[in-house]
Amino acid sequence: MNARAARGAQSRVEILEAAAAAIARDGYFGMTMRDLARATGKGLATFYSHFESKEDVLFELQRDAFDTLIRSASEAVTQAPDAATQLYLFISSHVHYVLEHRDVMRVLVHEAGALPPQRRKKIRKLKEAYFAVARDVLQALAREGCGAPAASALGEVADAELELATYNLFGMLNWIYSWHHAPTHGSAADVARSVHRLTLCGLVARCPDRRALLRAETLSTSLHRPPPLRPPQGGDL
Amino acid sequence: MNARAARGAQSRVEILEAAAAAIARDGYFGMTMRDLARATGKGLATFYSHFESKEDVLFELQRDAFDTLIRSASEAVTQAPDAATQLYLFISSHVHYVLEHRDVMRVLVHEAGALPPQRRKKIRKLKEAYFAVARDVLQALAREGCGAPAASALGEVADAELELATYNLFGMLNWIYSWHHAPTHGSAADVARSVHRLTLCGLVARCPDRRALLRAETLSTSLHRPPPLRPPQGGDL
DNA sequence: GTGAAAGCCGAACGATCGTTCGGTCAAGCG
DNA sequence: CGCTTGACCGAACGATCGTTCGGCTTTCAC
Repeated sequence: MNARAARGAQSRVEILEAAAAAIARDGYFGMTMRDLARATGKGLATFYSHFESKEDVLFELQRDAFDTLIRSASEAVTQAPDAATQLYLFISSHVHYVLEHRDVMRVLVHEAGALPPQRRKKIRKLKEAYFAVARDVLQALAREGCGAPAASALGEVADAELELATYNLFGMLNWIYSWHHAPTHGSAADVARSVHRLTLCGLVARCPDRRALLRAETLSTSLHRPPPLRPPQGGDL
Repeated sequence: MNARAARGAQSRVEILEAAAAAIARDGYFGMTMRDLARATGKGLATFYSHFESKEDVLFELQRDAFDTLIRSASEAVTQAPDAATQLYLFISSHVHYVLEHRDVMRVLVHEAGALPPQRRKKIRKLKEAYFAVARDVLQALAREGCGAPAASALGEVADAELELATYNLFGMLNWIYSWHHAPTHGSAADVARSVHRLTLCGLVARCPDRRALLRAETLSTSLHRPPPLRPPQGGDL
């Protein structure tokens, strides 16, 4: 029963990848099962021995993706010695995922609302877990005051501002798929640095905290081996 | 021929508003003309005396929206004395639009690719014009060095980094529609301040430039009367 | 008042959608 | 090696899609 399951799993992954590309191009309602058939070279009725329905494909696609994102981010964050480096590693992990699975990322951002309420809630739970990882990092960062000995009055960050900052961080991260073009915009590290700088010290700040940037970004290159990003081992949510 | 045209224009706006709500909920392919009929209380065939096709509705919706955004942003930017204030007014203009036309904003972000190539290019031209407004402001900001007398080595910003920063700014702005909830996240000014701060000086920077923040944000409250945001006067692109 | 024009709608058309059925075929376990 | 199991597919079903047709009603210019 081993070789059997392996082939089945591989077929499943192929279908999900083709579905991600098709949904990314036409949207969930715009993609037809016939498109998926043409893209995979399989017959139309084949998918229904792997998935219960078209909606099932979308759901498992999103669930797998968030599983991978959460696991990759959690591993990255635990490797860092300070909050600024944690932030960089979180961003780097996310950017790597986006550039390697652009279609999936587009689906995550666009098609969350296409699921029926029950399954939407399951995905939302995953999304909140991922959000929490980032918020905790930003919270630690605000408390540490960017590694400076003591936070000045200007450096204090209210809880509400922190939540807004987290949303804004995800805004930057969730938009990358739509504009990044490797030849003109550079590697994942270049993008990650830009997001990290804006989040940490903005575009033009000239201050002692700016040194923490270089420290975090250079330090992380030695810590952050390219994440494996393999699909999650199965298991119901 | 005046009262006639006025009623026609009002009907057109009502249809576009209902279409924005419907497309925001179900996506462009998910919205049906029958949904639109139910939402407006009109018959199914009525829309084809106002628009040539379903696609036409989407196109004009996006065109009107970008016209409004560009005009509102251009007006806001010209009112500011320095780059930091220009940035705040641009952000504020955008945030106001998002919070008042959340459905439209969602359509702009999600359904750009649903148009055929020719019309997609027209929308893209508008998008690039809007992008250019923001990039010019950030460029001026990088050159001015946040109002400080001279830019230090740390304050210099390369062109490539500037473009990435612009994309990241739009990432924050284009994500707001998906999370903002007035009772918990405050007014448009609160959101605009958060985005402005991250873009300018980041989350935790403690430096002289931070003073430019307060100056720009307080100054702008006297300059920035709530933008009119009325629909654009017609006229072919 | 009157004629032309425009908004409006019920009904229907062809196309295409997600899904199912019945059966073929190859592969892997006992 | 035989047999079961599951991947696979052609064909078809009912539903629903965007769009059109023909005619009815309203309304503004003259």
